[in-house]
This record gives sequence, C-alpha cells and structure tokens, in this order.
Amino acid sequence: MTDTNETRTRILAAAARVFAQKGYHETRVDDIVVESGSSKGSVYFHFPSKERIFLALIDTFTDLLETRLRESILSEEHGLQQIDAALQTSLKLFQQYRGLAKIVLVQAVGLGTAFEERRRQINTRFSAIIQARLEQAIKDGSIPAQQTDLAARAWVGALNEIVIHWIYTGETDLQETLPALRSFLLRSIGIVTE
Amino acid sequence: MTDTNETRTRILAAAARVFAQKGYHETRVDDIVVESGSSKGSVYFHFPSKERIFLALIDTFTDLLETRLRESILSEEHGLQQIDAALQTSLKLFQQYRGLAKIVLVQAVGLGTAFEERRRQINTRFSAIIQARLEQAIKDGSIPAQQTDLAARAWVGALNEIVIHWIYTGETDLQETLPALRSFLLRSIGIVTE
DNA sequence: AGGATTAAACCGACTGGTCAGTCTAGTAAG
DNA sequence: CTTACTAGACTGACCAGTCGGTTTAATCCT
Repeated sequence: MTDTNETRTRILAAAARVFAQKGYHETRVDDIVVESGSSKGSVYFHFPSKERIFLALIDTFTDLLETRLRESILSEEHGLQQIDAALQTSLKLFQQYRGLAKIVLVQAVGLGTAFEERRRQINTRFSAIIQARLEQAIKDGSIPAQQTDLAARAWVGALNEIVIHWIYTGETDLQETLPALRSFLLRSIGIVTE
Repeated sequence: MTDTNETRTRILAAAARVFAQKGYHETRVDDIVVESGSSKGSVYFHFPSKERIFLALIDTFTDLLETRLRESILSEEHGLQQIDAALQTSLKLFQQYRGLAKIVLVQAVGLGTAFEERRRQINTRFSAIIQARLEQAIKDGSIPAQQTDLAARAWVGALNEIVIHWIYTGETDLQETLPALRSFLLRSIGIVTE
C-alpha cells in the first residue's frame, strides 16, 4: 500500500498549481490528474468532486491564515505591536503560498451561487478579527472613535488589492511593501507615526 | 422594422440582470433569451457570443464610471474637493447601477485567462487616476510625501470591498457610508480633518 | 393606391464537442 | 484472500452556437 495520504497530498498540491494558473472553470479534472501524475480513478477515490478539491484548498489556506493571525496577535501585548505582528504574518503567508493566495483572493471570486456565500464569509471572518482589535484600541484610547466595521472592511479590501497586485506583477518581495502599507493603514485609523 | 437598437438594449439589460444574479458560468444564454423575451436567433444576431455580451456590459459601465470620474474631478478646483467629488460620483454610480457594479466587481473576477488581464487593467486604470491626484497633492504640499502607487491601489481595494459588502447586504444607502469612508481615506494619506 | 421585391430582424429545433463523474479491471501489500 | 488503492476507457448530460425558415417593414414600380 503506497501511503494514501501522500497521494492525496500530491493531488492537492497539483490541484493548487492548476487552479491558481487556470481558474476553477478552465481547470479540467484531467489537468489535475496529469499534473499530479496519478489517475482519474485515484482522484475520485480521494475526493468526491472537483468542487470539493477546490474547497479543500480554500479551507486549508484560510484556516491556516486565521490560526497564524490569532497566534501572532496573542503573542504581543500592546495593540500597535499586535497589528504589526498580524500584518507581518499575513504578508509572510501570502508570499509563501502564492498559488493558494491567488486561489483564495482571485479564483474563488465570481463563481456563482455555490461559492458566493462562502467567499463572503471569509472576508467577514477576517474583518471581524480586525474590527475586534480596533474596538479594543478605541476603548483603551490608542485611536480616536470611528466606524470600526467600515475601517476593518476597508483594511481587508486594501490588503487584498495589494496582495493581488503582487500576485500578478510579482514585483520583488511582498514583505518590502510592509513599511508603506503599515504607515498607510495606521494613518487610516488615526495613528500618526513619524 | 422594430427598432433594432431597442432589442439589443433589451438583451443587454436582461443579460445584466442574469449575469449579476448567477455569475458568468452559471448563466445560460437561454436564460438571457427568456429574461429578454426575445429568441436565441435574435441574441446571436446582435452579439457574436456570450462572452461579448458580458464584455459589452463591463466596458459600458467602466467607461461610464471613468468619464464621470474625470468630469467630476475637472469640475472642482482644489485637491480636497476633487477627491470629495470623485468619491461621491463613484458611490452614486455604484448605487444607481447595482447589478452592473456586481458584474464588474464580483462576477468578472476569477474567470480565467481570457478575462484576467482585462480585469487587472480596469483596476490599474482607476488606480492611475487616483495616483495622479495624490502626486499632485504632494507637489502642492497638501499631503506628506508617500508611496502614491500603494496608496492609490489601497484606495481602490478599500472602496471595492465597501461597495461589494453593500451589494450583498444592501444595508440602507451606500451614500450614507460616505462621511466615514471619506474620513478613513483622507486620514490614510495624512489629512486630519477634525 | 397596392402589389411585388428585398433585406433586416427574429425564431427555435437541432447538433457536436466537451468533460465531470462512473465503472470494470486491475495491482500491491499484509 | 481481503483491503486499500490505482488505472483509464467510457458515458451521458449539458449547452454554446448554427441553420433553415418566417415575419416585418421599407422601397420601388405600375
């Protein structure tokens, strides 16, 4: 018995590459078969459908991101450092998994009713994390009172767009945008650094 | 001869409704046929393909938005007022054409190679408009020096996300978010209002 | 006028290619 | 011999686009 889980993982990795490059609808299950060096029977032994493969990739990545985010926030005491840590963690992860990032941020959008809901939830989930932090910051007086839900969503949108642009252009290193992005985001909620 | 152009317009309007609701791939050409109350022959008389109908909708809307934006910017003298006018114009247009907004901001994303390029260009186009304004503002000393390309893209991302959220939730009136959004954006580039 | 002619606009049954998912026949390991 | 997995040929549904035919209306001719 060749290790089941290894084949499964190989299929997922192959799927990630193909989905990232071609998008959901232009990806043929046979593309994944070829890319993974397995067979159709094998793919359908490990996954019930093409859709589930796609969802598995999305869930894995978003769960990982959320976990890392929460960890990095917990690892810092002060609000400002928490934000720094969270931002750094996000960029690092996007940079490390560029393919998965593209799948989650680009390829999972506009897929119609089935995926629409899920996609919204993801953004809401991350907005909520940020919003909670902002509420906290207002309460302890680090930033002025403001509409935290709007600010949180705007942050998510801004970050997404920056990452997507990096995904396409691949310009240098995503981490290098951190200082400018950091200043931008902090200013946006009323923290003037220098 | 029933006015040719009227049928064409009816088909486009129907397509906008269906595409907005179902997304590109889940929309059947026959859905558009039924929704428009015409026929398949008629649809293919006016348009060469499903894809072209979709692109026609996108182009119409983005061109309109760009025109309105440039007009509103030209109508104001001072940098800050220009930004206000542009923002107000955008929100107004999104609000007015919610279906088309959804098509451009959501349904046109993640459609694979054919649309990917075009979609990027649209965001770049609007980023460029904002960036030019920011460069100007730095030059005349209204805002501190900063990475305008990043700020411009972040603005586009932030605005998109806010609008998309409104598209899904339909919460009240998009225009009502203007004050908070305005403060957020202005702060982000170093303008402290109150 | 009104009849004939023509072309644009419209109609919808049909087709042909595509592809997700199935199925039968395997192989390897214990 | 059984369990876990792999293989890839095959099938059936689906749907964009086609095509032969009909309607509509504008123009010309007597």
